[in-house]
Amino acid sequence: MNNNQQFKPIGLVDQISEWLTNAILDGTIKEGDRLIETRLQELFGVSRSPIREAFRELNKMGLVVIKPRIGTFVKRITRNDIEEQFPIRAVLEGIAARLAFERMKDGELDKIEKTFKKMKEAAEGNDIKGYWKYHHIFHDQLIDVSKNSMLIDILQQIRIQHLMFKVASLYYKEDLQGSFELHRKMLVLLKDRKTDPRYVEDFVRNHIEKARPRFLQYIDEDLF
Amino acid sequence: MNNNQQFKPIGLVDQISEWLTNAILDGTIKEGDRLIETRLQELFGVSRSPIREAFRELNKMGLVVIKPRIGTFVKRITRNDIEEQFPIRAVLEGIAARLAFERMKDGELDKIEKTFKKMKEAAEGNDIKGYWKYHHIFHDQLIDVSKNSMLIDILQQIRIQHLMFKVASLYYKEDLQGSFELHRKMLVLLKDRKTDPRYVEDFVRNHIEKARPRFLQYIDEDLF
DNA sequence: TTCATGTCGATTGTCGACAATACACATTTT
DNA sequence: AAAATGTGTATTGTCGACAATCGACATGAA
Repeated sequence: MNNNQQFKPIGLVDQISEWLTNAILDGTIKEGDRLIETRLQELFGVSRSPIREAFRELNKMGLVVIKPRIGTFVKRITRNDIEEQFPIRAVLEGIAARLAFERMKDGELDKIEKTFKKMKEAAEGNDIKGYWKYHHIFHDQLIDVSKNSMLIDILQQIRIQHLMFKVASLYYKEDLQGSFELHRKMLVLLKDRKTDPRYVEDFVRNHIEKARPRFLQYIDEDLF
Repeated sequence: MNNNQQFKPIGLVDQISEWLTNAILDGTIKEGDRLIETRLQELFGVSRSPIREAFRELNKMGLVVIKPRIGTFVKRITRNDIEEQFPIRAVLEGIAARLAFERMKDGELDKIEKTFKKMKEAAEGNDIKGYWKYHHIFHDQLIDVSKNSMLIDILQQIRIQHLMFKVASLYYKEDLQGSFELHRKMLVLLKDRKTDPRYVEDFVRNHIEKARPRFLQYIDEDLF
């Protein structure tokens, strides 16, 4: 049997959600845009039922807002959203990092280290976009290792909204070296079995909280 | 115009989600039960579309699990779920309490104090169920005052799953006085403008974390 | 017995059609 | 002119029907 070609006869709902998610994240569909069921119906050549259910799925991920009897709109990420997210993301990623450190198996650490190597390559080549991508994967992998599914779910929602925020890349544009150095230190901590788990938690939480002021500054300066 | 009769021509989806939520929380529908679209269709006298969308809504709230092409089932809350929730709930409610304290207006404090009075009455009358109910409202109100909508959303999801866990009431059965005393202290802190916000955060976080061991003990002893 | 295969009923996935509603614009009223 | 009212069209909410699929049971083979 041919096993390298992944089976993908998943339901229409998943395919549509995925397509829309990508379109929103890469800017094809802009924030505030209205998603009209009948338009997408033509575009995809399906009926409205799976589209409506895909909307609910996107809503769960925090990518769209559903206004009953009015329509579905791509969420506008505001400065206030970002401000609300930071303290939550900081403590939760901190906890996730500690749990990950406590529960990590060798194979899992290896995988993260591989991602780190990609970050390194991107950083050396000054490849902002690549760095941004692998940086995101790095955190995703760390969060996964925490094996706390509720934490994984919540952080996924918060982080996907972060991705919508294009300004994010500006942060790494200016301080790519700083960010890289920070993650290098993080990896050193993770590899040393003698590290105090609470220190890992603090380190990650602080790393995120420290990014906040500059992040918000970029919002004010560069957007609009 | 007659205004005391609340308008309720909300969509079918909301009505159905609400009905199902209550049925799940009060035990009419038990955990693990399968929710069959065609059955509910007869029960409510509506088509399957709003029912399917209501399922997605319940799924977002963490009350059901949707298995594609198989069916929708009421979530089974396991010991592991509770263990995953505690650290998250503790830090987030802590943050919520601090923010609430920092942003609280007089009217809002009054409302919380009224709820506390109901808790007091229930505690004095040894009315477990009533105490449990107002205790939940107390925390809800405090969380609302934090005005961090993301925090409010996440905590709502976590807390509703907690409600599904019937053992919860056992906790208060044994230690209703202790719980009451704790919330009395909390209210004192909230009323004193000189309290350090960080202390409010610690107090609430510790209060939740302290409950964990006994909570888990009840699970092991009394369930099944 | 134990495992593989076939068949059937119940249930979910998807569709196209109709009903209800919201918004934009035109018309009337003050 | 400004506000209130009427009308039309685009869009969402709901429905009933059909197609695809799953799981239980029956049948047959090792």
